[in-house]
Amino acid sequence: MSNATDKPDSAADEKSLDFIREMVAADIEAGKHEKIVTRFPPEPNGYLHIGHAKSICLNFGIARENNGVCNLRMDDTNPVKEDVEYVQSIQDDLNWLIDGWADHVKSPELLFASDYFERFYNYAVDLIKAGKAFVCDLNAEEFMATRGTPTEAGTNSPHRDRSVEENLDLFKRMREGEFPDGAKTLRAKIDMASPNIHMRDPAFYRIRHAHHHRTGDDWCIYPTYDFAHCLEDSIEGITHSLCTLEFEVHRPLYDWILDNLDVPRPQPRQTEFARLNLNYTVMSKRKLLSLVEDGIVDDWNDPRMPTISACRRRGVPAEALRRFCDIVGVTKFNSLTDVALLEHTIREVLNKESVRRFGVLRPIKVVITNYPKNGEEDCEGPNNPAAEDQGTRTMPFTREVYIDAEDFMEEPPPKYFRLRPGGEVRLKYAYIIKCEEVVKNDDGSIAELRCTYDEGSKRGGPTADRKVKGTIHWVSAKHALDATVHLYERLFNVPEPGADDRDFVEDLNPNSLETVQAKLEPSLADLKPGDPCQFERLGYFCHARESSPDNPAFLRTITMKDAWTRKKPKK
RNA sequence: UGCCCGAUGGUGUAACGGUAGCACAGCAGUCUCUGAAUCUGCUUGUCUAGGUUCAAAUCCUAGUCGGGCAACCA
Repeated sequence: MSNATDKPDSAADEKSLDFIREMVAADIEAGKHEKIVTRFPPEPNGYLHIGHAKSICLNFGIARENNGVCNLRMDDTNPVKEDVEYVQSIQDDLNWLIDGWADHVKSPELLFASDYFERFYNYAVDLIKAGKAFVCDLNAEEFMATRGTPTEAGTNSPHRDRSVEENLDLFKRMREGEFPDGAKTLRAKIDMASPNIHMRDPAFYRIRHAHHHRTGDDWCIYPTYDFAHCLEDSIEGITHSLCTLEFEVHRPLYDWILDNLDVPRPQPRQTEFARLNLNYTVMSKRKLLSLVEDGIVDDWNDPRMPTISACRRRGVPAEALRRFCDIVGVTKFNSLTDVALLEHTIREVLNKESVRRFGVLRPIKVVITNYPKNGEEDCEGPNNPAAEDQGTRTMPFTREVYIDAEDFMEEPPPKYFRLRPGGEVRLKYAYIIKCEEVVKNDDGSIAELRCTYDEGSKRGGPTADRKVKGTIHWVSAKHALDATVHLYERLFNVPEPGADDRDFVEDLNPNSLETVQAKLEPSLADLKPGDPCQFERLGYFCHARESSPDNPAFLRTITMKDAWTRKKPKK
C-alpha cells in the first residue's frame, strides 16, 4: 500500500499543504473532530469527468490522509433531471479511480440524499414552527419579479406573515398532493433586502408531481439544493464540505439553515475551491452531451472524451489521473490547466508499467535480398528496459519485414536519420540494413524496398557495434499480427474551444481519430486485455474493448514525446 | 452601477514579514540499438500605485483586470 508517488500518507513529506488541508490539519490540532468525514456528492445526471476527478482526489485524499471516511452520496433531490443509469456509471468510474488508493476510506454504503427526505421534511416543519419559513403562493414568475436585482432590494411576499398554524397546514397539504406543480413553495424568512440574493427568502421546497428514481411516488414536494445539501452533510456527520467556487455565495445560507435548526455541533463547514479547467477540451455536461448526441463521438466513453470512463477505456492509468490532480493542486484561483500536464503524468506512469513491443502502423515491405530465402531466426529484446526483472521477449526475423512509412524518405530533410535510398539504418534488436532500391507501383507509390543486411551486425556479431544514426522498429511479414489500430488525437484544435463567441464545434479537430490496419509483433496477441503496452518509438497503446482473436484491435493511449516532429521543417 | 472571490514565469503551483522555489512546457547539451526515458544547463514571474516596516509576493488602502451571483438546477 505504500506508493511513494501518490499523495503522502505520513511519510516524511515536506510537501506544503493546500489551504484546505491546512484548515483540516488545524481543526484536528484543535481537537474539533473525532474523525474527519468528507463526501463526494455527485448529482446522478451525467458521467463523471476529469473535473470530478479533482474533487474525488481531494475528498478521498483528505479522508485517506487523516484516517477518515469519505462518503459517496448521490445528490438526488431533483427527480426530473436524474436517472439510475448514471448512478451505476458514477460508482464504476469512482471505484476505478480510487482502487487501491482510497477505496478503504469510502463509505461502506452508497448513500442517497433521497433517503433523508422524511428528515428534511421534519426540519422544514421545525423552521416553520420557529417562524423562519413560510408557504408562499407566488408562482415562479412572480417569485422572480419580486426578488429584486443585484442592485435593488426585493419585496416581501404577500404571504410572508402567515401564521405558523396556517403554514403548517399548507405545508402538510403540499406534501399530500393537494396543489399542482409550482402552485406553492416553502420559503425561508430571511431578508428580501439582503445584498446576497440567495438570502432573499429562498425557496426550500417546490411541488413536483414527478416519479423519483428511488422514492417512486412517495413525494410530490422536493427540497432545493440549498435546503437539502447542508442537511445531508449534517445528517452524515460531514466535517468538511468541499465544493466549487460558484457556491461561495451560498455559504451564508448553508450556515443560516444549520444555525437555525437543532442539529449536531460542530456543524459541517463548507469550503470552496476552484474547479478544474483543461485546455484543448470542453468540460461542461451540456457540451459533452451534445458531442454524444450529435454523433461527433461514439459515446460518453469515447476515448477522446474527457470523461473518466473514456480515460479508462483509453488505457489511462488511474494513478496518472491521481498524480495529475496532485500536481494541479487546490486553490481558489480560476485556472486553465495545460493538458500537457496530464499527458506528462500518463507517460510517466505508463513508461514505468508498460511492456515494449513493435507495431508497424503504416507498413512498407522491406525485402532483404541477401538474407536466406527461407531463413528465420529469433531476435531478443527486453520487455521493459526500465525493469530488467521483467525479462525479454523474442521475435522472429525473416527475409521480408515491414517498417513504418515514416521511417523511410526518398528525399529526406536535413537531420533525418532513418532510412533513405543508399542509406543505412538499424532494425532494432536485429541487423543493420542498407536500402539498395525503391520499387514503385504504377501510381508512383512505394511497392517495396529492396535492402541488403550486414550479417555481422546483430548483437554479439563482429560488426554489431557499428554506429548507424537511426534505429527503427520492424515486424516479420510472415509472422505479423494483423490488427486494427485506432489513433486518437486531441478532440479540439484550439486551447479554448468556443472562446470568443465561437460555436465550440467549429474548433473540433477533424483528425481526432484515425484508424489504420497495422502489422504487429506476434506476441501482442497474448497481451492481456487492459494491460498497457508501448509500441516502441510510437507511443502507449492498449487492447481495444472490441478486440477479439479474429479481429485484434488496439488503441493509442498517447504518443511518445517526439522531438523530431517538433524539430523537422514544416511543409 | 450591488454583493462575494481571486491575481506569483507560457501553464499549474510553493514561499505563512527575512535569498522568489518546484513541476510541466520550451531551448541547448548528454546519453541512447526507442529522435522516448535518464542526466546537465538555460530562458521566463510577484497586476498597478501608495502606505506600514530595518525588511513586503506576504500586512493596510485605493485602483486595474479576471471569475462568480438575480432556477421552484446542482
